[in-house]
Amino acid sequence: MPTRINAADFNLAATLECGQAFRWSRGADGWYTGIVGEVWWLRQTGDILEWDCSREPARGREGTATGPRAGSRLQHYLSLDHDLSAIVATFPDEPHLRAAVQKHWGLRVLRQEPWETLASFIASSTKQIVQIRQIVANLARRFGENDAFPAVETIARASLPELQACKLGFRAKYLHAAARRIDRGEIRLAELPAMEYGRALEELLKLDGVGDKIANCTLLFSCGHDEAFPVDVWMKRALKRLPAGTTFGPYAGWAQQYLFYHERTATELN
DNA sequence: CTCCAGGTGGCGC
DNA sequence: GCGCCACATGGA
Repeated sequence: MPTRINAADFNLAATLECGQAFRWSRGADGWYTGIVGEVWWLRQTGDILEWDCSREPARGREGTATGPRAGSRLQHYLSLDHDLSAIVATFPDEPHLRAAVQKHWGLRVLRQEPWETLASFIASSTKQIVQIRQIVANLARRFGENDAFPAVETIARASLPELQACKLGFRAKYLHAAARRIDRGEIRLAELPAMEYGRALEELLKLDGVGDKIANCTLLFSCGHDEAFPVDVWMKRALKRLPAGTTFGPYAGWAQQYLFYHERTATELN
């Protein structure tokens, strides 16, 4: 029986489809399926968010168990603990950004698992989103337990040809080297969320194949560093529509994601 | 066939 | 510091 949560100022479809996560798929019945440690099912109808997962212990009956404890992991993952209106109020007052926010109102920046996020974005360079999804799915199917994203040590122990078979191309060596360094404890992903942003960025940039863009994606989409501001080809286009030198404030990453998704949906490319 | 994709590192200048 | 370019792979 799914847990039901009242989720105001939330847009599940935009949040899961805006390009920050690569493992969610929408079924014909409106349920989204993904893996967050275990399998999750999510569906939104108006302000009602339904959540089910494969491992959660039984919760009373008739789906009435909507206490804070039952959904705390969900609230954290979806950043439902943020006040969206307050975040948007910190954005620069600019027509193009306003339009993006209005169009996709309720989009929230996720807090995903850092290793999966870093690995996914290492795989992302000069790839289309549909291809990135395929690569991540290949990695999970080939190396993961129960189709979960493979652990750091699993990738660290994998051979380069095995990784190549997942269609990583020239990125395979970067992913492998990153896994090995993280597995050895040279880079501690678990410490990134509590680090100051600039320091966390520096830490990720130590990894070969991780530049400014991939590092910022990791910090924004998995570490709660809301000021992280990834700039890719789509963002370069979007930024041309704004006055030069526009600054975005402490939630720059959220503004970035609205602009990014607006840019992509406006040109209706996939 | 050519061009491009949620980039990055190495090179020459 | 800048501007090119290679890097694998598949879709348009």
